[in-house]
Amino acid sequence: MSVRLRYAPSPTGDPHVGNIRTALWAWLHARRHGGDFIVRLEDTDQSRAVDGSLERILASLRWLGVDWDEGPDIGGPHAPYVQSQRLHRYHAAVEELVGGGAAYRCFCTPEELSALRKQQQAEKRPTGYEGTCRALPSAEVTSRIAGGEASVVRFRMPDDGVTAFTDALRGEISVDNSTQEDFVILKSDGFPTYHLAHVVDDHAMEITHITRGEEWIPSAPRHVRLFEALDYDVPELVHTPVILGPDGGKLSKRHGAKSVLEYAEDGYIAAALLNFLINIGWSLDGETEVVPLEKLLEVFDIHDLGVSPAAFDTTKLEWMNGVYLREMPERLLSELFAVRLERDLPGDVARPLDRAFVEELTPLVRERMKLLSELAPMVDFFFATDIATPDSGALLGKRYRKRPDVARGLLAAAADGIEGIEGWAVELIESRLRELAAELEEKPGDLFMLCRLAVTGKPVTPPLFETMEIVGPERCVERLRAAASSLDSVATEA
RNA sequence: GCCGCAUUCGUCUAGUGGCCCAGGACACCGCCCUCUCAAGGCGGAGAUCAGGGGUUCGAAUCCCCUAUGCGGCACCA
Repeated sequence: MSVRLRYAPSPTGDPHVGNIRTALWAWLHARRHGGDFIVRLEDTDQSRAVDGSLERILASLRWLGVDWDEGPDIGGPHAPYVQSQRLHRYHAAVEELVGGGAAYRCFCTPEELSALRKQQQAEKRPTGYEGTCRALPSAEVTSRIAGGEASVVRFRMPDDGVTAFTDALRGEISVDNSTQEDFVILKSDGFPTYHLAHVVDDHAMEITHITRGEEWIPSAPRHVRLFEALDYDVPELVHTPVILGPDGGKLSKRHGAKSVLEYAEDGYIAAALLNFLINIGWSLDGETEVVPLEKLLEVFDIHDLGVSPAAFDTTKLEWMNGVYLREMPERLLSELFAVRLERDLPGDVARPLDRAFVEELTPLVRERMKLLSELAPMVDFFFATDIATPDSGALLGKRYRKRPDVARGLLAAAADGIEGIEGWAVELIESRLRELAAELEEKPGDLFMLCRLAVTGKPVTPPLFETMEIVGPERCVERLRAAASSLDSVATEA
């Protein structure tokens, strides 16, 4: 039988990296084994629903390159893939369970239950439902319902013995039934709880592996009992370790967790984020960090996952993003650059950008950045018609602080020197400036820094001569002269 | 409080009884390359495998206990 895995998010906002990593693993496992990957929306809690969540969830998956065979947007043989549209199925299951005595109606109010909990805590007893409505006569149940009294349906857990199940990563886990309470499967608003809903759906949708965060381990015994009561086979249970924040706490919005879409925004590329996420809790061979998707699709298996919680190391993510940036084919990368620049560059730069021009500067910056968001500030001077010359302090630096006149002279000489170059090209610019440095008995590096500051306005830039070539002779000369004259006042004073 | 899960360099990991006085990667430090910054190359430092007991000729690897961390204990998922 072919493998079927699912991603079953709740529409409570944008998916965060911890959540999406589990989806990624499930997807990879399905694809690697030629199975299906399904997306199902678990919206049984109307009060927590956030508008637009589904779209954002699907957009996050798409951005990462994840595809699905069945889902809320495309349907499939087990449609609908939205739990709020499958209510009758849960009701049918509830009926079956109640009919067979495995579940029962409970009329305890939330107020009564919280009072009970308080009392239990005060008496230092384990908290939990104590079976108040377990043995209500059916006549009473019927009349109270008829009387319009609110009620829920609870599933009856065994009083003694143990419930055991196998976690695919951790092996057998068992709990004493004495620690288990009769839990709610149908809420008073007619919606099922997660426990019931996912059991019904995972069975109906023929899911073979339930993948979810390890915070579900404590309630897994409930699910196992539910599967059995409904006479369903229990799928393989795969509980994924949590991702920790830098401070060791569970990664959450408070602890630096960002949504997938935010990473996109910040200039991470999808393949890098995917690779990085996959590697938290999984490793190809202990040596290889950069694992291409094709390789993952060839070897990934969900049973190879680790089990210990792991911290999310943003620094390493950035490194990996840099690796992907450097490895990307140049055409693709420059296209990415163009799109990003059109978004990030100042408004006075005309759009659309000249693709050929962007392609020219791509090799100059590609290995100097980790994030796409660093791009615009790094190359803005290529696009600006005129740039702000650094103030004299920055322009002179330590080297020329005490001899601004020398700096002014160098700048002017450089302008003159390059102005006459026939056939503007990297090698010619470089040799001309080197000659100049030799003639004037200045260190080449010092002259170059002056030129760099003048032409780009920045102390840190791509290689000078390549940069100058792209900026073009006119603008270079112009900027060098502007820088020289900006020193006039300082030089005279000196 | 009760229950559960986890525990290898700062971080991500390799490792399933001898190849490990523990390997790789990020970060860090040094050197090289060099017009700045990166990238790259080379090298370094960094883990008594949480602690303690066993089992075994032999344990990071198996068992037990303890500690710590995390998670769960809702008509939320």
